[in-house]
Amino acid sequence: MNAVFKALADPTRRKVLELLRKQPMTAGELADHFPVSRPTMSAHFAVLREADLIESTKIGTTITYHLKLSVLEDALLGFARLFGTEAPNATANATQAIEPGHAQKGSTQ
Amino acid sequence: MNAVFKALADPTRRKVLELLRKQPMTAGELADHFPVSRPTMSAHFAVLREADLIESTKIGTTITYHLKLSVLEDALLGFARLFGTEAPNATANATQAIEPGHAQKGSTQ
DNA sequence: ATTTAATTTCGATGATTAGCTAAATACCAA
DNA sequence: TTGGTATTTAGCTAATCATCGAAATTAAAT
Repeated sequence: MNAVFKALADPTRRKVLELLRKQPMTAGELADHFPVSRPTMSAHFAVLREADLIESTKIGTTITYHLKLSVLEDALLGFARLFGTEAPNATANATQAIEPGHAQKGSTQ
Repeated sequence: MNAVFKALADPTRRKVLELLRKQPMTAGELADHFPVSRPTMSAHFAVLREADLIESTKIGTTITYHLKLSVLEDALLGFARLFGTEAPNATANATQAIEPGHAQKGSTQ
């Protein structure tokens, strides 16, 4: 969890995650969204990989990254839970909030 | 929001927030929970203050810190919302989840 | 076999950060 | 005023970090 928060501390990396939320992207495509060099972006990817927030698949010479949303959720929720006054269903609610995409439970509204 | 994530990147500071969730505490009491010097703790407090995550009140020579939960919420939720597939009511749910005890929003701190 | 393309690793640099001790500040009590 | 307590500021060091250009790697294309 420390690794996740460390990874989240940099705005470039947060933006990468945000881009990756919409769809998987190659390292080059991602890099095109930022005004820094390829090696710098590669280092950011390494930090995100280290935190287990993204995963890579290689096809030919191209590396595609995709978000591991559940890891992000778990870290955020694990932390958020420390601040809820021990409401047992807090987790379920917040999971809906963060990941309504594939948390398709019968939502309360 | 960047300041908040930067502040959250350090485990000592996260622990401080966690302690402060239970009750306000003085700088000295907080410091007693960590194996680092007072000045170091003071620097951590400064970072948290800078991120607007804590607030201090001074009585005599003693400084009491308390958590500004709503700021923490807003940052976490603002970020989490980026990862929800555009569910507009996600915020309301997660706010409940994180702060079920005192869910009054426009708090006058 | 060469060249080209995508990405990472290497090595260096400047900036930021966490930590320390010592000193300063602010306040209270005697 | 002198002394003591709580906390911060100052000044420093060591470690970590974001960044770069150059070189290495890997695979495809000619």
